[in-house]
Amino acid sequence: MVRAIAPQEVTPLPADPAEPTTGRSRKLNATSYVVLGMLSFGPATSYQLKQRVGRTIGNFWAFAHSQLYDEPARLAAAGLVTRTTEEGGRRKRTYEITDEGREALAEWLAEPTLEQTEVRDTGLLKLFFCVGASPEDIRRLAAQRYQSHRDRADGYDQQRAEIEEMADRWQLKTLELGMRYERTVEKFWKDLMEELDREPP
Amino acid sequence: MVRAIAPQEVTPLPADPAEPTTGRSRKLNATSYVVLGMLSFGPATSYQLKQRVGRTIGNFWAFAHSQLYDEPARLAAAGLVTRTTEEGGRRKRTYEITDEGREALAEWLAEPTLEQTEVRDTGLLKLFFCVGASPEDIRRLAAQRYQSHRDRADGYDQQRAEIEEMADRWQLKTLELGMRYERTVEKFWKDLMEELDREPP
DNA sequence: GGCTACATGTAACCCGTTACATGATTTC
DNA sequence: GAAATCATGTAACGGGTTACATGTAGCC
Repeated sequence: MVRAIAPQEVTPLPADPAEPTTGRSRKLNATSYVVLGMLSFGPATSYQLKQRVGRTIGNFWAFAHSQLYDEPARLAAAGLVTRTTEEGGRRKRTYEITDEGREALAEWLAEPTLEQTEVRDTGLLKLFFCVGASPEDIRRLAAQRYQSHRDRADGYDQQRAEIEEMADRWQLKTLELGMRYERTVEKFWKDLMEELDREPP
Repeated sequence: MVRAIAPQEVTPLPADPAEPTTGRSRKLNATSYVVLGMLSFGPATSYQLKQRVGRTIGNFWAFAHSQLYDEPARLAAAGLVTRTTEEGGRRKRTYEITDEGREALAEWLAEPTLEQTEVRDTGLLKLFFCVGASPEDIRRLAAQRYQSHRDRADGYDQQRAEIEEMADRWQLKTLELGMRYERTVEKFWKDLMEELDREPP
């Protein structure tokens, strides 16, 4: 449909066997940039990455903790981060972004964003297939989703109060969109509940 | 073909003798229910599934067409759909939901929805990591995202006009949430653009 | 009669999820 | 000092993405 831009993004491979060897072998994905981005705030272990992510973007885009162990390793292989292994104890690994890593991140930030936003909402799927469901099921669905989005929005409100002066401007903006989104969806389900309640049983 | 059946023969053993044994071997995921749901509207080939999905939920939750070829095969192995292979020509396969399939779908619709909604928005990620980016980059990001969400919302408006009397009530509701969501995000980026424009260069 | 868009399928690889496993630290 | 929680990692599997491949229909 609107995919006119797609063919453009097919980066012509080196093709040359005398590969310049500057690394950057595998194409980076969203997970990669999340790790790079978090590391751009300072070195961290995988666990710390997990925490940083969990408190922020993990709210709307979740990552399994194992991803945050795997991905830095891949990035290290590509030379975008370095790994320092602690000597004693559990030999825990701290990752730090390299100049090349920063460059990759900057490129990504500068390049056009073509991907469409994906909203993976099981409740919404269910609503679409509701034809055969009972009214009570729908009512329950609406009630649950309402509660869920309301909780999340409230959580954001609280978070904002806590981080307001330490977080950076764009991070607060991110939070704000998160809130607007949750409030929108919360209201949708509430409206739906009210509509259902106004109906003859 | 050989590959589709292989995983099936590795069916996890009964393990528990008290197991109801009604089949339903592998756990179903969202993709499964999307296929079941679409088939609950009537039999279809994979291509038709692709179309049904593309015009509806594919707008916010995308599926690669290959998934819509693989998944029905899995469901067939589980007895939730049947497959009829056309005799002549390309021997194309039509899938039809079985009673067990309808039952599985109904169970899913009735059961509580625990998953959190995931919003996979690359633009939002970028905003979060913008600290190092130039103001022009941010402006461009906002402009692009604004346009993208605006287009999508407009598309929904048009769609609504087209399908208003043929679509079922809950499907229209789904569309409505889609619209509300897109308008919310559209406005967010617009506000951000205006904020940027009000600033000293 | 060649071109383009539609339709149908397969294969390989990567990565995301889930489960397993265990070491440190606090708590009681 | 046992139990729980935090912290750190690995392995296996399934499935999602991408690319490949080719058939069919309509157009000009």
